[in-house]
Order: sequence, then C-alpha cells, then structure tokens
Amino acid sequence: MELTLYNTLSRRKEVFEPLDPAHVRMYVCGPTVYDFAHIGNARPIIVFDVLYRLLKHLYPAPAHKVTYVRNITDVDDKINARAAEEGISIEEVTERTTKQFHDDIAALGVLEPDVEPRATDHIKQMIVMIEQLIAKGHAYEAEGHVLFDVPSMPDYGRLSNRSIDDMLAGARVDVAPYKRDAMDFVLWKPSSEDLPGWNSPWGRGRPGWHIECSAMSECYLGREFDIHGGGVDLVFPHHENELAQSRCCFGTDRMAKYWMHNGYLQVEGRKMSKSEGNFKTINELLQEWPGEVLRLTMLKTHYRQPFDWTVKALEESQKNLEKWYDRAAGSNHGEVEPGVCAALCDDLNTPLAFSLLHQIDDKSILAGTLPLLGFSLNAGGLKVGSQPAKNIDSGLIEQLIKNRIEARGAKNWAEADRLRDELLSLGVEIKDGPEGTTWEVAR
RNA sequence: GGCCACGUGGCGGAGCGGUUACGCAGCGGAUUGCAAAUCCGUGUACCCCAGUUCGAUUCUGGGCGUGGCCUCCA
Repeated sequence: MELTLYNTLSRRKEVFEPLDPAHVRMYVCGPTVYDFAHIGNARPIIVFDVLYRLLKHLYPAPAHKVTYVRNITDVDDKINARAAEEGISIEEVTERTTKQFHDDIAALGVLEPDVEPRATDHIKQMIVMIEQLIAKGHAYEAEGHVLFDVPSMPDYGRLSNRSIDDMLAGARVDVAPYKRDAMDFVLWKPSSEDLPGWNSPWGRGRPGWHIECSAMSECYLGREFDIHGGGVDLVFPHHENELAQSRCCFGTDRMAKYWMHNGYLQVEGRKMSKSEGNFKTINELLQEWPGEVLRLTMLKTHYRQPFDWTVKALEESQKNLEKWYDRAAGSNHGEVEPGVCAALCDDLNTPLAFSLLHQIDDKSILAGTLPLLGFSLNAGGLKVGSQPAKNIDSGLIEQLIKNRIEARGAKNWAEADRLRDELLSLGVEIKDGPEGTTWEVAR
C-alpha cells in the first residue's frame, strides 16, 4: 500500500519513498525535561507513535527495519532555572522529569522508540560538528560563543518558507553585539561555574539548543534519513537551524527527506497557558481518564489540524472506546482492516480511520485493527481495573450488587432501587446486561 | 507588518466537481419492574461575494473571521 505524507519542505503531500527501503529512519524531537509533560507535548508523541506503528506494519521485519529515534533534551536553561528554584541538582530535575515522562506516555499506549538518546551523552559529537562547521566557514567564534553564520548558507529559510529579509523585518529581539549577522544563532555558549558545562576548544561551556538534534540524528540515523518530525512551532527556528547545521557540516543537499509537523491544540477554546488556568498535564488527566481515552481524543482530529481539547470530546472518546472494546472482547486478533490502513496511509488520516472502525462488523478484524492505532485489548480495556481507583472499595461494591440482585429476584423493587442509589452515591454506575450486572466508575 | 493554517449539520469531524460520511447528542421504536446499557430507525450541513463550469461545499480571486510562527514554546 502506498503511503503519502505531507512534507513541510514542499508544502504538499508526497508519496513516501524511503531512502533505503530495507531501513526506514525517523527522528522526532522529544521533550526538554524540566516539568510535567502537558497535552500539547503529548500530541507529537502520540501522532508519531501512530506513524511508527504504521511504518512497522508497512515495512515488516525481517526484510525491513524501522528505526525510530526520539531524544531527551536534558541540557537547557529552563532546566537550570528549575533546579535553582527548587534548590536541587540538575540531574535530579532531569532524572525525575524523564521518569515521569516515561510513565505518563506509557499510559497513553505509546511504544518506546528504538533509541532515546540524551543530549548530555552526545556533547562530544556536538563539539566535533561545531569544529567542522568552523573549519568549513559556516561558523565563527565570538566572545566565548560559537555562532552559526547564517548568510554562509544560500538557501537558509527554505523549510520555514521565509526569506532572511522577512525575518529581520519581524525581529523582535535585541541582537547580541557579538553576532556578525542578526540571524546568526548559537552553537555553543560559555557556562559560568554554577552552570553545567563541558570543556571545549572554546572554553568551558554548553551547547545551543539546535545542535543536539543534528548530532544525535547523525549518530543513530546517518547524515540523511527519511522523516523528521515535531510540533509546528519547531519549524522555525529549531528545525530550520538543525537542517542548516547538518547540511553545512556534512555537505549534503538535505537532512531529512520528509519533514512533518503536527498542529497546535487549544484547551476549551483558549490557548493553553498557565496564566489562563487551563494548563493540562498528561499526569493530571490520567488521574481522571484512562490513557486510551486521551489517546483517542488526540487522534480524532487530523494531526496537522488545530483542535480544541474539551471534556466533551473526552466523554465522546470514552463512549467510542467502550463500544469497540465491548464489541471486540474475547475475539482473537484477525487481519487489519484494509480501509483503515489505507486511511492511515493517506497522511495519517486518523479521523477517517476511526469512522471506518465504526463500520467493522467482524469482531476479529476489529480486534486486529485496533492495535495498529495503539489500542490494545489485552490490558482489560476501559474496564474498572484500568481506571484509577477513586477510593472505591470493590468488595463493598460487589456485596451491594449481590444484595441488589437478590432484591430484584424477590421483586423487591424499592430495595433494589435503594441499593442502586447507594452505589451511585459511592460513585459507581451499574448496568444490567444479558450476562449479568457490571459496574463502572460514574462520571 | 511578513509568512502559514483553518472556517462543514446542535457538537466533534472526514471527504468529494454532480451520489448516505462517520461519531456524539436529540427524536421515534424495541427491550427493561423502572433506569442505565444494548438493538433498530431517524439528520440533504458545508463563512460571504465574484469567477471558471452543464453543475462548486469541493477549483480560482477577493472579503470577513479564528488560530499559529517571526530565536530556544510541542
């Protein structure tokens, strides 16, 4: 089946043709580990997880190999600030946040990438790259900094589709005096004693933001690879600069063949921000909702489309999932529904894929297709076990249900209804199905 | 100011130059001691104005509106 992907570089959909069909390579920008990941951070994680699953499906082992690299940025001034603020070490901040991140996204049904490199483990590779950029005349040292010389790259700005003139016209930031050109950006900067630093030809310092991805992608995927992904906000400056560094350093015409960017999301109609009070972390949402519900909500809108994160959407997702899980329960995994695969192959059209899921009559095909989208049935689905316990005593619940069944058997409707109300007051909703009474946490 | 994306039924959200998207809600019915759940049925929408066309929600131009980026924010 032919895979089509929207390429930011060409601003159109293109047929995906891997540089090496035997080895498909993808790099996605991961988190800067200084705070809980929020749902905006979760979007690329989930979107590219779907792409990873799809690529593995389309390029199956052993004839093919798919390598997915997603980095951890563990050197950053925000991390330094957080550590100082809390009076703890930088390592403590990054270790704690990384672990939290892993726990959170695992609950979203996200597969681990093949490689998850950390910036601090690749300082040496970054220094080598910077040296080469200087040697090739694409970078220069100034006052302890090393800067990328933007005018030295004729087609700088191609990815983000902007000319240097445009960028200067819109510049809102003071230009550091040591820059030769206002557009030049930092590859290396000096560190004071209280900041993390590494020895380099330019003194003790730390890397700029962009160089880590250039160094790590080359390290694990090579100088040119297939897909580079992230949020739209990364198109400029981050990806533009990564691309500039890598191409100028290696003398290549491209860094990645396909550049993919997911859209932004809003929360209840407003931009998500701490000051708006609508800042939602993954962790927080997981206290209230099963991870699969968050995942489905995220994928109900096409990844390039902006969308609004609402409680209503979460409720709808939960209903959809309950339906699918109930329908597929107990069935063995069949084939993947071709229509769903085709929808995903059309630039990851997940909304269309889900609409097709509703049409599947065959239980085993449904059970076989759900995992392609990252929904597994063997975890017990959305049943009570997967819900965070809200101080619910399941023993007591079972007993009350038992009592109610007895009352109903005796046609004592008053008592049966009283027990139902009592359960509801405990936050439990019951459903009388053909195979007996089940219960779930009420919302 | 520059660049970009988007504007579809009550809500969410695909898609296509002419045929039912789909889901949620609602409504009607079945079932049920009642309720929930479940099952069946039910919905002719596409921001505005021009243009192209036999025909546009779908293409082109303009307008209006919303959101994003313009140096470290996914």
